[in-house]
Amino acid sequence: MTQKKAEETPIRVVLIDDHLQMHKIVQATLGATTDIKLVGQGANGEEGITLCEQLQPDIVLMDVVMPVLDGIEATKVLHERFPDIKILVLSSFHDHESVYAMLRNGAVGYLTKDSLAQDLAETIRATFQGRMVFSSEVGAQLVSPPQPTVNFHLTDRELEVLVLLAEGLTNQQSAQKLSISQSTLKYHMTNIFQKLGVQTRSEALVLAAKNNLI
Amino acid sequence: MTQKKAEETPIRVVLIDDHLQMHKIVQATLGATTDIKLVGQGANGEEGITLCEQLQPDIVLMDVVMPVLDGIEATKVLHERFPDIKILVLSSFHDHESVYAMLRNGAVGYLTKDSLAQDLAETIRATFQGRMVFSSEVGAQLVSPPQPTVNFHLTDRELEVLVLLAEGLTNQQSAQKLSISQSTLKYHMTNIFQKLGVQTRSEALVLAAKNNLI
DNA sequence: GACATACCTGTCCAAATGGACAGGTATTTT
DNA sequence: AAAATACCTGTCCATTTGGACAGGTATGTC
Repeated sequence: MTQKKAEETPIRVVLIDDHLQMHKIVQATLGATTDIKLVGQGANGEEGITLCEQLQPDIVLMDVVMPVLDGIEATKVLHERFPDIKILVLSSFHDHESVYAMLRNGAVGYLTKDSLAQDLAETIRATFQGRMVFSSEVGAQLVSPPQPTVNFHLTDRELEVLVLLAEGLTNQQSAQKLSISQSTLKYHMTNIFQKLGVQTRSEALVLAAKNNLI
Repeated sequence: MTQKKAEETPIRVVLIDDHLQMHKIVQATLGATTDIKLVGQGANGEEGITLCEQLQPDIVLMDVVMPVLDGIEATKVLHERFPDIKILVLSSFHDHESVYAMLRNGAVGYLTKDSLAQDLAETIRATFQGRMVFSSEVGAQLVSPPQPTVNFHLTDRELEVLVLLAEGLTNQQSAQKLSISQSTLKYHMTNIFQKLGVQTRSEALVLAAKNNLI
């Protein structure tokens, strides 16, 4: 079932990674197949774009962290310029931000470098056929709700205040609940506004909600 | 490379779906392989749980919409009771809620029924090896921000008002921007509060933000 | 000791908010 | 024609907000 189309046009793959070790591994892995051909290799995003212009591959294996132009930007550019090229991420990192940044920019799969020894070829075939494949570690990020990206250096007390506000309490009610005076509560509010860079409590709450602070 | 382990223990699969047609398709597809064995079949979540207790399969192919006990609940129960069983969703639906509900409850893959004719066997193998596989249509849901679950029956105008509020504008500023009087704006606000079931603009904004209305 | 930070409190005041009224028009449904 | 809906406007008023002051304490760092 696999190894099929050996006599037909093979799946044409370009690898973009700044680690020599990865090039060796991928070369070895894909060299053993007849239906997948590694047609180009680059060490950063810029080289990757040039290679894709020249070679028009079916699939790009893309690292995330690279010099000159990183994988996130390179993916964005490639996906805009060549929407038919499928970008499969190979990365050591699988944090929420990396995963989502790549997916948002057009990547259609994400393997951790640890897991890729297993069966890169099969994943490439599945990707070529239009499915999205993720390592299990990456999948965990897909499910977990995004953590607060920035906490704006709010102090514990300020966060307490913010939470009460979000519940719709007035300054007076919040102050009572925290056993402090309204003056103090307003003092905290002023600090929260400054740290969040907003003018009104409305903006503060929307910002906090969108950053999953509350 | 595939079809391997034919002489070893095959991957043991249970199918839970209430459509006879699906049972026929899966039977035919997996019947053609030697390394995957369809060991049990059920028509709803409850049957699925019973089957898993008896058979302890490696993988469950699970529908979402089913009578008696749906796939979302069944997945939750199965994942808690048998965390080692990998649940692969086969569904006609690929809306954001279905996809995330299943993933949250422990599913590790999601194929649309349209796409599954392609290569169910390979996806089962990839799943067995610990990867997560999604149809391209499903993948789109992973990337797109969740759509508002409920819109609270807000009118267009009310939504406009809500958006302006979220930007931190005062009633006065919002009214100006919409070229209506402050009275009218307050009228809309009152209606928004009622429909959202809240008392203050703070609550309204938090609720709206958390439901991705703004 | 000097300094910074987090926390607490007060007063004064202009502006914004939200509720309760009491009206109006235009459009669509029954 | 009557009813329902969305939309628009006004007045009156108590409460809340947020800014600008001007202070205080406790804790830790340089």
